[in-house]
Amino acid sequence: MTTANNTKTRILDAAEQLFADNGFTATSLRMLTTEASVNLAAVNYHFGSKEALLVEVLGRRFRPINQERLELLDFAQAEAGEGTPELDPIIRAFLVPAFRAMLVSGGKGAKFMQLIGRTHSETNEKIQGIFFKLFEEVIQRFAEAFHRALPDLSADEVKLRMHFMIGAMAHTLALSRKVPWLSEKVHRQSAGGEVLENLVQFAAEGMRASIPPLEQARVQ
Amino acid sequence: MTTANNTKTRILDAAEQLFADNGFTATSLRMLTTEASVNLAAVNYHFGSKEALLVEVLGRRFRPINQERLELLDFAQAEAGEGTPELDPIIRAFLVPAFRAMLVSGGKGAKFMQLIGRTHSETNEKIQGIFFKLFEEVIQRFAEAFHRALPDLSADEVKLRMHFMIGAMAHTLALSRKVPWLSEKVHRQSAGGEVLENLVQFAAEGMRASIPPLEQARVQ
DNA sequence: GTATAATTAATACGTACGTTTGAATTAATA
DNA sequence: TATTAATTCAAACGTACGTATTAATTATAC
Repeated sequence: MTTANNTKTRILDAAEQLFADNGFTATSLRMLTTEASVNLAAVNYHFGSKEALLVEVLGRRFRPINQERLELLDFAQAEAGEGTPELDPIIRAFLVPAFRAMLVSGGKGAKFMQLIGRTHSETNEKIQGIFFKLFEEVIQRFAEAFHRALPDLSADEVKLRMHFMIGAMAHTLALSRKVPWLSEKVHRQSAGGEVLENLVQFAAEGMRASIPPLEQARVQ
Repeated sequence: MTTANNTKTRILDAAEQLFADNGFTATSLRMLTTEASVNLAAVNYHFGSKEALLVEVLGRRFRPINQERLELLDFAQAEAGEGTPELDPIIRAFLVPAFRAMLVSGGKGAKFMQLIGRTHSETNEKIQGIFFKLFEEVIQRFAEAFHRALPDLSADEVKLRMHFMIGAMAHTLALSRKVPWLSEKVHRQSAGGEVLENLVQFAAEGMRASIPPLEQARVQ
């Protein structure tokens, strides 16, 4: 074990699991500290408050994921050199670290992906601000990269389609715990395999899609 | 006003708004009934419990959305006749009712879309079961329709890509309240307009994407 | 080994929760 | 209008929450 099995780590692990299963608000510090086999007061001693604990739970996982994303993006851009960067490596740089994170430490990564979906919406504005800050740089860097790879799209359209991709990814990862046939597929190959490949293709073709005609929207 | 401004409706409206803003668990019946200007006991009198109220909040909006989805799908399939149905009308049949629902009754629809994202993950297993049941028929019918329109994909791949589309949609609608430039775009035209058209194109090209090669996944 | 700091532990505090109850009030029925 | 049903209301119940406090314990440093 690379991390000590000390009180702080046990709290973080239990929090990650319980926040993912029950949500932040619905998880009490009493069940959390019982699950972690630590004293009730340990959370406030080590983290200051329940909210600060959540922030650390999120940061612990996302810092390495986002760092890896940026490294893979650097690598892809270095390979492209002066030429127009290809779309696939950019998409992979964004998706692969998240899928890889699902598979680590005996399913704990998958639990965490559930937590992402919750955190996106459940917590209060203050925490959301901290949450979004974790992604600020990644979003910005990838938006620029996508824009260079897709020069026909406006900056807004690039950002919009990035959100489509992020939504597809988050929804898939969050659901992969609950839908049996999907769960099996996500874990089949060494890094998400079939599902990841499908998502890469889906996102690549989706982002490449021609700009829709600005006719009167065909609604009803 | 088509619906009476009675106690039940006021409770449902307040619940929809507050559940979307704060989440189910974090919303207390006291703030809810205060917001709705009804007595605290009214929720338990009219709905039985806080959970039963949530179920009704969800059902009230999704029943018409899903009914419209099926009607539009019927229409698209009738137009196709014996031939292979086109992809776009199927995608539109799924997406348009959800986008339309965002724009009704003075922004209340948008609030509701926020709630969807929360409900997907926040509530307990029992409520999730009820939630998924609301979509069972729609998912099944659309999976069949997509499979006919995309005969080269396996049934699992069709379902997988449907989830990509659903994720992109849900994420976009849930975010549209929080991201100013996105919010503006979603509401610009009569039914989501630009964002909807981008999503339709994105999903159409994504679903049409060629089956990814089953080579060793290129993960690092 | 003793002093000092860091951590863990048990317990209590004040608050807010969902729900229940029974009386007061309003609406419906005949 | 008299009677009954439906609804609203104020109040209280028991429970669980996050946090704070103070003492016991364990680790660290001299």
